[in-house]
Amino acid sequence: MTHCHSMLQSLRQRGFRITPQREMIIETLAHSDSHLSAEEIHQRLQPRSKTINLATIYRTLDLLVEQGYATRLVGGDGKFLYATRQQSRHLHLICRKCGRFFPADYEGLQPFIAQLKQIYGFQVEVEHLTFTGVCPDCDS
Amino acid sequence: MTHCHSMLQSLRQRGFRITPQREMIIETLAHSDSHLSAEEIHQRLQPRSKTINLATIYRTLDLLVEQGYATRLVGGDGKFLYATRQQSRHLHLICRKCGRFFPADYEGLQPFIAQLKQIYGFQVEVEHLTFTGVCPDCDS
DNA sequence: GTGATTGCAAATCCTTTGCAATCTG
DNA sequence: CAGATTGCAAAGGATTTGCAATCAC
Repeated sequence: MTHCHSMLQSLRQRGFRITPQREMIIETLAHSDSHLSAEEIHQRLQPRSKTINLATIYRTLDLLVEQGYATRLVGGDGKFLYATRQQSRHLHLICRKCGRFFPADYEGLQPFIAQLKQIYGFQVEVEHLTFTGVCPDCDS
Repeated sequence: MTHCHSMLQSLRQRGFRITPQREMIIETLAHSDSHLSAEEIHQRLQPRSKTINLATIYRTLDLLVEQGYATRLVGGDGKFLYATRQQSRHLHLICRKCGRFFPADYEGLQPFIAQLKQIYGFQVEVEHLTFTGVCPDCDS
């Protein structure tokens, strides 16, 4: 609620127009507990708006990423997934078998990231990280 | 040399046929120092064989992954990338700006992976890991 | 009113698939 | 020779783009 409201206000302040479509997309993204594809957002919005277009969703998501409100990452199947920055505050574990996402704390990863910075000069961006593997349910 | 030779022999032993196309593809993959897309392999093979087809390359790569000789991961742009298992023995750092790959040792990551296993029951597969960030050259 | 934003349709890009022709073992 | 593998062309799915109509400010 508060979260998407402030995103909308901030967008308006930067001179972008607040359309019903943008409101719905941002609301959906902000209230989701996981990363969403453009197609998933589209499906969730169908009941509310018959005519909302996938292209509009892609354009809005691109805008949010450009403006720093959201992050775009790549799922294990090569599709793009989106989330607000708040939701990017944790690592994402993707199960290779069932495709589900699991958020995980990344505190314990910080030492290794510091190490990479020190040894290779490479600055890892934690909000883009996804780890692929097998979840407990699929681990037969 | 030895590496791709043993892959070919092993493939033959499993009943697959060794065609010139497969030889070239495997050789290219095994001699590359980084992950390659199907398109990149195609380009590298053009000089040697005018007629080699992208579909053949995709099919061969799929075969190698299925048979466990190679791994397929997803680059930051959503394209699939392939490497032999030997090359998967290190972490890959992808620069978000220039798109280049940097191999990195992942020894220091093991404790964190163990932690994820313990806390979430999630078994990370190290050979699929890619870390996105900014490389030293692009870090302005 | 004016310029930003939308919907629609078409275009791209990457990857997969069907099928007849060709090769490997 | 038989069946696996190839090339070609076409299909598929995800994402992007051009453009006229519409909407927010």
